This record gives sequence, C-alpha cells and structure tokens, in this order.
Amino acid sequence: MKKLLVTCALPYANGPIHIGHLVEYIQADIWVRYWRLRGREVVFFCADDTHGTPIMMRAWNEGITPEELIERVWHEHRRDFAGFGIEFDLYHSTHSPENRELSEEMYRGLKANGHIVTRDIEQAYCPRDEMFLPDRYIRGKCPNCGSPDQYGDSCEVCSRTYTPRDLIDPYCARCGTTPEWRTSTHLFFRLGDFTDPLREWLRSGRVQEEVANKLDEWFAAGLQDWDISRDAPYFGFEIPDYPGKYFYVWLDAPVGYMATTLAWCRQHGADFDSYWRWEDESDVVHIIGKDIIYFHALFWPATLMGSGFRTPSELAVHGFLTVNGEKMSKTRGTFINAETYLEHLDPQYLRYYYAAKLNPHVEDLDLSFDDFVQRVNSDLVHKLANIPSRALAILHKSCGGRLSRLDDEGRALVAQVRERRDEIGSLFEKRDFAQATRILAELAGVINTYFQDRQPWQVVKTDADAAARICTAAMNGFRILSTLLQPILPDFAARMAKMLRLSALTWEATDDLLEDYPVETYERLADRVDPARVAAVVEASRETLKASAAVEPPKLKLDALVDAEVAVLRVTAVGTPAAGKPGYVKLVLEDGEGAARTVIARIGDPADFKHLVGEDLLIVGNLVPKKLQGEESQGMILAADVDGRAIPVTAVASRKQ
RNA sequence: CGCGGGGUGGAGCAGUCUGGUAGCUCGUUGGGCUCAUAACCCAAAGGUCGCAGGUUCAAAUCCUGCCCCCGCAACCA
Repeated sequence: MKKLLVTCALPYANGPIHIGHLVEYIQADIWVRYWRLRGREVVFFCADDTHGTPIMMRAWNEGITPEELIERVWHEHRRDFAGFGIEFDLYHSTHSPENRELSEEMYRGLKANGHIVTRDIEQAYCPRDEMFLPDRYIRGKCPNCGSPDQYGDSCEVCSRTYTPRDLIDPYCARCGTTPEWRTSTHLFFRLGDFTDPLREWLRSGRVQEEVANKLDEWFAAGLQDWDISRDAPYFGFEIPDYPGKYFYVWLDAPVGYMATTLAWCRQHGADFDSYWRWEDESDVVHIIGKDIIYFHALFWPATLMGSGFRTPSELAVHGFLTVNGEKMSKTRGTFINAETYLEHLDPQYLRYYYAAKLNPHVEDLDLSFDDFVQRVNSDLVHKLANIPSRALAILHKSCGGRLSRLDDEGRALVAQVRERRDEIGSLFEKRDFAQATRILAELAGVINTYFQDRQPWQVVKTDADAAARICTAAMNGFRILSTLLQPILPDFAARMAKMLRLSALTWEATDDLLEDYPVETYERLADRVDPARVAAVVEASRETLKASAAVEPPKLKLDALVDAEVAVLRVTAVGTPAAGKPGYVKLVLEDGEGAARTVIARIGDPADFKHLVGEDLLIVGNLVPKKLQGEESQGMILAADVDGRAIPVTAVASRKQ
C-alpha cells in the first residue's frame, strides 16, 4: 500500500479554533487513526496560515507585530487541537523558511514555464493609511440596491457582485477616508493555461460528484487569470525579482502543505520527493471545507502542475457546521470556541457525535444539543461503556478477576461481532463514519442482549465458571468493538486496553481471543453528559463576546484622545433608524445654536431611551460620519457599560442656555 | 427563476442511484431484570414518506409543477 499524506485546511492565524473548525480536524484525525490502525504509513500535517492583510491589520490594532500575533495564535491553536486528541505529525506555520523556499521555487517554476504575466491594474488606495485596499477593506453603498455599508466586492443585502470601482461613496473600512484610485503592476498566474489538464485531473475521481458539478460551472464560465501579487505593506513573502511586491496569501498558503512536509522530512531524515514529486509512492489527500474548493481544485493543482510537482490524489470536501439547525451565532451562544468547550465537556463526546454524523458528502452537519446529549449518553455510556462495566463487575466480584474460556455460544457471539469488522473498516476508508458508528452501536446492542439473555448475575449464584464464560464472551466481543472504536475514541480505547492489560488494541489482535487471562477492575470510560454543562458552554460562549469586547480595545495613544472633540448636545428625539434592525437607536440632538445632528447608536431598544429627550449627552462630535442602519450617523454618544447595558453619559454641567 | 443541500412517526437519521407490503436509534407507554453510570432486555403505540399532478400492475423511490427550511465563505460599533 502506498504511503499516505493527509492534510487539513490551514486555519487562519487571526482567531481561535471553534467547533466549526473541529468538524474537519476531527474527521481527518479519525481517518488518519484508522489507517494507522491498519498499519498504513501515514503522515498528518497542518499549519497556521499566517499571511495577508487581515493578520497585518489585526496586529496593528493590537499594537504588536504580525510575528508576535502569529506566534501567540500558533500556541493557542496547537493547544486546542491537542485538547481534542488531534495528533498532527507536525503543526507548522506558513511563515517559515521552508515555506519561503518552496513558494519561491514554485513561483520560479511557473515563471520559467511562461505561466506568469504582469499587468497594470487600478486599485483603491487609502492616502491616510498609505496602502492599497483589498476589496474587503473598502465599503460603500451598493451600486445595485443602494444598501449602505457594503463590502467592495459584493452586497450582503442583494448579493450582487461588483468591483470596488462600482461602489457609491466608497471609504476605507479602517479609517473612513475616501480612497484614491492608483495604478500598480501586478503578477498574474495564467490559470486558463491549465484548463484541459485540470479537467483531465478532475475526471480521474479526485473529488466527490457534487464538487465536480460545482467545478463544471466554473469551467463553463472560463478560468480567469489569478492575481498573485500584493503591494507593500503586506505581511507575507516578498516576490524574488519584484521588490515591494508580495505573494498573495493564497499563493503561499497551500504551499504550506509542502513546507510542513519538508520541515518534517528534514527532522526525520525522510524523502520529501516521495510525497510531492512521485505519485506512485504516496497518496496525498487534502481534507477541506466547501468554502475553499476553488483554491484547492483549480489554483492549487494548476500551480503544482506548472512548477513540476505532483498533484493531490484526492480532495475530501465537507460541509459546514450548523448548531440547532442554524448557523453558529455569537448572540445565541452557539459560536463555541474549542477552549470554551474543553472547560466544560469531555472532548470524546464531540468526537463521537461528529463521527456519528459524518459521511463522505458535502452536506452541512447539524449539532443539535438535545440530540448531542441523548446520542452520547445512549450510545457511548448506556450501550458501549456499559458492557465492560457489567462484565468486569461480575468477574471481579465472583470469578477471581480473570477471564475464563469461551463456550460455543460465546464463540458465536464474538464471531458475530468479528464478521462485521471488514465492513466497518471499509466504511472508515470511505469516511462514512456515520454508517460505521451505526453498526458499532448495533453490535453493542447485540452484546448487551447476549448478556441479558444469559443472566450471568443469576448464574453466578450457582455456577461461577459458567458466569465467567458469559462475561468472557462479552469482554472478547467488546474488545473488538473497542478496537474499531479506537480511531474515533482513542482515550476510550486506551483505557480499555489498560483494563485488558494490553499495551494497545490492534487490528490483527481482533482475530485472537483472550482466555484464562487476568483483567483489571472497571475504570469509567465515559460519564453521562449533563445537559447543564452544555447549557454552561452556551452561556460561556455568550459571555466570550462581552469579555472580548472589554479586553479587545487597544491601548489608546494620547493623540487619539486629544483629537476627540467632545460636545454636549441636547436630545430632541429618540427613534428607530431607517433600516430598523433591533438594538439600534436613532438619536436626534441639537447644539446651542439649534443645529440638528443625528447619531445612530447600538445601545438597545429605542423604547428604553425615550427618557433621554431633553437630556444633555456627551458626544464625540468629530468622528468620520458613517452610514449605519440606513442613516448617516454624525458622531458617537459616550456610554458606560453597566452590567452589559449601555448607559449614556449625561453632562453634569449643562451647556449654556 | 443566483448557486448548493434538504423536507420520511415527538427528535436525529437510513432507505431514493438499481420502483415491489416504510426501517434504525432516541423519546413515550407497559412489562421484565437488578451485574451495570435512573444504565440492560422484551413488547406496544405512533408516519397521507412537504403539496399537486403524471408514468407504471406497483412510486418515499422515476417525470413535471409548486410550497417550505437551511447554507453560501464564518461574524455582531
């Protein structure tokens, strides 16, 4: 069997790992562990994706360097993955010497083969921030439906796509300045050169059918040149022969797969080329979410083809996570970080639950809390863990803590379990963990029924040997189940091995029987999920928002305060802004001269602020005006956060009448 | 008509490709058991398979039209 290299998508280093990410990493980890169980030579790599404008901006906002930011996040990510038992052979970073080396090599290869062209493009430039603005950092009014405050590439209201040039009244999302249009030379990768080879590549079963359908749409539209360069300032790798130009983050991000391999190979004296040059020596499988199909099914194989590397064997694409049937939401408390989960719940639960729901299709996976509690308790605790709990209790109470021998019935039971082994194995191979889990739970039922029918707790009163035989059969059957469960629940399996005084549970050993053999007493394999703990996670996730809002503001420089012009204005009306999203309040204020000013604030229900009419409030008056909720907000009221409620600050010394 | 996924007993799902008396787990109800984490075992109730047409001896499954839900790049000034 060929060697196998498995990767997960590289998480972006600007935020924490959450339970949505974990669908992918748990899926991959299960698959990798399955192959290891089967004795296949596997390496499992991942890394942080560290480059690009958002990282740079975030570091600026936090007052640290990008290097400091990605270093910190790297540790957080590693900690979170480890907490869920996700074991990478190497968790690297795209900001590494290996990545620079390989990105440059790929670029040189593409260039030498004529796949890189230059072209001047006109781009928004913020004169105040002194940088070109990516589409996401320009905002303005949608040219199609007129909705305010939309991104530079598409409108979230009418979902029309356009270019930043089309935006009405554009402004820099960072500082509010109206951008200029400047010309800059960019490098483009001629993706269209690879249309035929890509089609050929995709035809050979590299992706699921539904993904192939989606790709056909893109082929039909024609493959466009891909802009792979960005102007300074940019956090990334400078392009060798173009000072001041950097590789676009999506050029070097997937190279991170190779770079991580290279770093690992150097540490272990292994052969990099056997993974990334010669297809006949290994399979390379990328496990990714449906959001990044375009990059992995088109750009990535094309850039590999164009620079002399092999292409991936397979892309395994999965859908997104929904919680209780809906998109994850911070306000609902369903945007749960890995760290928060781990503070309250056993990671085994989530591994098992995801496994029970994962299939090889690109379907969204729903985490329903009620279902989660019920499913974990029923399968993991009541069915599976129950077996050794019952059998070991009897063995230790009355049978000297030893397994006895199997009779014909016991052998039949074990055979019944064992004969499903290969079927379960092939389901693991296909990544149909849901189906595999279903069979595993069914077999646990078979063992429990066997146990129940033979009533060893009764038998033991008259015939301890007979009772021991029954328990021995149950334990042998369960040993096979534990082995098959190992990819999903490594901790569970490890504890089971310990109870059986085995160094490990192996696939080969499922052919053997344990007889006349001492066993340990039962050690809990899983506790019941307490729904209150799930509720606590949700509650904590709600709080995360408040906490981060409180912690996040950077240290202000004195300049910022000096520049703020605080005015005292009297409220003349309180109402609802035009767009009228709940939580927003429209305040109309006037100064001593009677000039009106509108401020849109996100402080709660307008009804709660009616009493402000006639009050004098402190307003930051020289903020760049901004469209909020359909109206222009001309300032910001100062408000104090009291137990999560915004209390506007009133002026003690009133203005002159 | 933007794209994609989905609608099967109270919940989560399988079955749909390759039509042939509707299945699993959980929950509920009743009974059994007491070794086991209110865990285990047996039984029962509960479904016009989103709606309407069509094809067929036969449709959850194939065809046509319609309705509804979810997701669309992962976040709240």
